[in-house]
Amino acid sequence: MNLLKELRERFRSALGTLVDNPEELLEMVRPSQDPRFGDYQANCAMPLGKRLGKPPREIAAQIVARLEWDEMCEPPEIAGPGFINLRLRTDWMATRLRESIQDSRVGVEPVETARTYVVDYSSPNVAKPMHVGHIRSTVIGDALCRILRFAGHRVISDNHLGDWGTQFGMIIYGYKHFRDEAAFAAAPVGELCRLYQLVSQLVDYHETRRRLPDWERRVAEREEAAAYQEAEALPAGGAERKRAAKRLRGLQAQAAEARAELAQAQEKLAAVERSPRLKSLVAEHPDIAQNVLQETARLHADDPENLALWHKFLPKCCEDIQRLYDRLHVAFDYTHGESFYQKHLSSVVRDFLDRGLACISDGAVCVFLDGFDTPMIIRKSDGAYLYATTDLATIAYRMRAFQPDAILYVVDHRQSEHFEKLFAAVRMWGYTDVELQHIRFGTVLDAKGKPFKTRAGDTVGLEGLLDEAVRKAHDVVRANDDAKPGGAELDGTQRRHIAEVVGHAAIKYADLSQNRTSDYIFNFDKMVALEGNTATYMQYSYARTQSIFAKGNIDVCRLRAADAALRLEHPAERALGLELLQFAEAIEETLVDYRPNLLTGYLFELARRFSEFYQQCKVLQAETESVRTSRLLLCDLTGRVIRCGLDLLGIQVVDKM
RNA sequence: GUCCCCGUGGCUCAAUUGGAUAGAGCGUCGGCCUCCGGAGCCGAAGGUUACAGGUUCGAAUCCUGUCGGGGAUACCA
Repeated sequence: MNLLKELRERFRSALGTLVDNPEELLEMVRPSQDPRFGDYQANCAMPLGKRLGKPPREIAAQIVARLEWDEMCEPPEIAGPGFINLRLRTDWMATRLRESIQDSRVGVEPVETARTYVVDYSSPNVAKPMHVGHIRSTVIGDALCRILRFAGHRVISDNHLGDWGTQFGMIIYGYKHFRDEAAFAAAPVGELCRLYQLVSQLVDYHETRRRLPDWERRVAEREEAAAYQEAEALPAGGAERKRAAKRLRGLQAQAAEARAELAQAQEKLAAVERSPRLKSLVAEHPDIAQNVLQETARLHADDPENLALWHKFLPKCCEDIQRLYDRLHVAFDYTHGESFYQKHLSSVVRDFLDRGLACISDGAVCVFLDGFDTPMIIRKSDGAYLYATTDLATIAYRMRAFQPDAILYVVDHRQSEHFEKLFAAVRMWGYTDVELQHIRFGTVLDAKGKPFKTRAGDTVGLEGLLDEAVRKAHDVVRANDDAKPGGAELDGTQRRHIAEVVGHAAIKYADLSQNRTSDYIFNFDKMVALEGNTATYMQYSYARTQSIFAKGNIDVCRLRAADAALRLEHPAERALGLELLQFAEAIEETLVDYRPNLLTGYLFELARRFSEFYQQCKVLQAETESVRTSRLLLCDLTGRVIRCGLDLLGIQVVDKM
C-alpha cells in the first residue's frame, strides 16, 4: 500500500466539505522530515486559513474533526501555526507489513492507468569505442525503464545507434587507404578503432593547420583589447570604476583562454610532426577532410562499395557494443539506429516545406521557431540531412509504431537546446498529445573539474573502467574474506563473481545516486570505497539478512506462510517497519521527475534503518519465540525490498560477500 | 553579445518542488566486537544555503540585481 496516497484520500474526503478543489492542498500532506512531528504531516491549514479568513489552528481542528483517522493513526496533533502531525498506529503498520510480506511485489501496487513510454538511451556511435560519457545515459536509461515497468507501465526501450554519420566516412576512408588486413581479420573492431583514430587525427591536423592563423589573430586581438582597456584611466566613480575593472578582468581572461587554445593547437600539430610516419601520411593525404565527407556522401547515396563496407563493419561493431551491454545487464527492445530512418528523411523535409513550417535560407532548409535566435536546420545547403532531421523522422515512426504517451530522451545536458527546438518543431508538426522529455544529465568530470579524459587527452574507455572497478572490488572482497573470524569461506570462483557484482554496482550506483542534472566528479576510490552511501553498503545489508537465515537454518517460505504476528515494539523495529512501508512512495516519487537518485536515497535510508535495527535488536537470540519470528519477518522483507530496489537500478546482490 | 544550468560545513552531495531547529557520506575527534557479518553502530566538532534587496504566516527553494563557475549559440552528433 502507498501510505501517502491512502492518507491523501482520507484528507480529500475531509477537505471536500471545506473547499471545492482540494487537489493542491493534498500536495501538502507529506512525510515529516523530523520524527518529532510524527510520521506524516499536513500543512494545508495555513493557506486555507488565509483563504477562508480564519485562524489556521481553527481550520486545522475542523479538518481533523472531519478526518477519518481512527484505525490508521494516533489522535492527530495540531502544532505551531497549524501543522497537523500524524503518527501511524503500530498495529495498523503491522497489518500492512504482513500484507507486504505475502505480496510478491512487496506492497507496491501497479499504477491504475498504465502509460506507454518510449525510452531512448545509451545511443553510442558505432565504430568508436564506448567511453565514460556513455555510462550515464546507459545506466540512467536502463534504471528508468526498469522502474517504469515495475510501476506497471508499458515500456519500449530503443537504442538510437549512431550508425550512419561521418565516423563511417572516416573508417571507410581509413579502410581503403590504411588497413592492416591481418589485424582486421584478428580483431576487426580494434582495427576499425585504430583506423578511426588515425583518420580523425589526420583530418584534425589539416583542420588545425588551416585555422591556425585565425587563432593567432584572435590572440592578438584579445591581447590588444585587454592592453587598451588597461591603458584607459579608471573612472573615478564607484560603480563605473568597478564595471571597468570587471571588463578588464574579462578581457584578460579571454586573452588567456585564446592563448591556451593556440598553445593546444600548436602542440597538436607538433605531436603529428614529431612522428615521421604521421608526418608523411599528412603530406600524402592533403585533402583527407573533403575525401572523408565524400565517402560519407557516397554511403548515403547507396554507393555499392561503401554500402558493402558498411554492412561488413556494422555487425562487428554491434557485437562489440553488445558485449558491454551483456556485462552491464542492459538490454533493449529495439536497436533502431540512424540508418533505420534514412529512407524517411526526404519526405520529412518535404512535408515541412509543403506545410509552410520550414523555409530555405542560405540554401539550407530551416525551421524558424518562436523564442530561438537560430533556426533548426533540417537539410544542409549541400543537400545532406542532420540529426535534427533523423530525430523528427524517428518521432514520426515511434508515434506510428508504438502510439506512446511519452518519449524520454536520456541525453547529455549540453543538448538541451537541440531538444527544446526539436520538441517545439514536433508540436508545430502536429504531435501535441505526447509527453516529450529530455532527461538531461551532467558531464562526467575528473578530480579537477574538467571533462574526464585520459592523461593523453583521450576519452576513457568504458570497458577498462569496468575492469578497474572489478579489480578494486576483488581486492576488497579478498581482504574481507581473509579477515573473517571463522576463516575464509569463499573460493576463487565465488570471489570473482562477487567482485564482478560489487564492482559493476559501484559504478552504476555512483552515477544513479547523484542528482542527474548536476555534473559529477568521477572518483574511483570513492566509488569503490565500499562504505557510506554506496551500492556495497546496500549489498552488505542484504547479505546480512541472508546470513541470518543461513545461520538460523530458517525456511523462509514456511516463515512467511505461518500466521505469526508482526510486532513493532522496539523503536528500531518501528522505524524499520515504517521505512519498509514507504517503498511504494519512493518509486512514485522517483518517477515524478525521472530521478533515480530518489530511489537510491530511499534504499540508503532503508539500509541504515536495518543496520540500526540489527545493532539494537537480537534476531536469532530474541527474548521470546514470537519476537524472534517477528524480527525474522522484518529481515525477510528488508532483504526483499533491498533486492527489488537494487534490481530496479540494474544492480545485483549476492548472499555472501 | 544572447539564451540555459549551477553556487549549500574542509571535500562530494541531499533536502519529497514554499514548511517547523537545512540533512547524509567522506575526512577529523571520542566511544562500541567473550554478543546473529565492525564493509557496521553511537556521539562530537563543523552552516548568515555566494552576496544584496524583495514577495508572505513561513524562502536553500519564487522575483530583481550583483559576483563567481559551467554549457549552448544555423548547415557535427
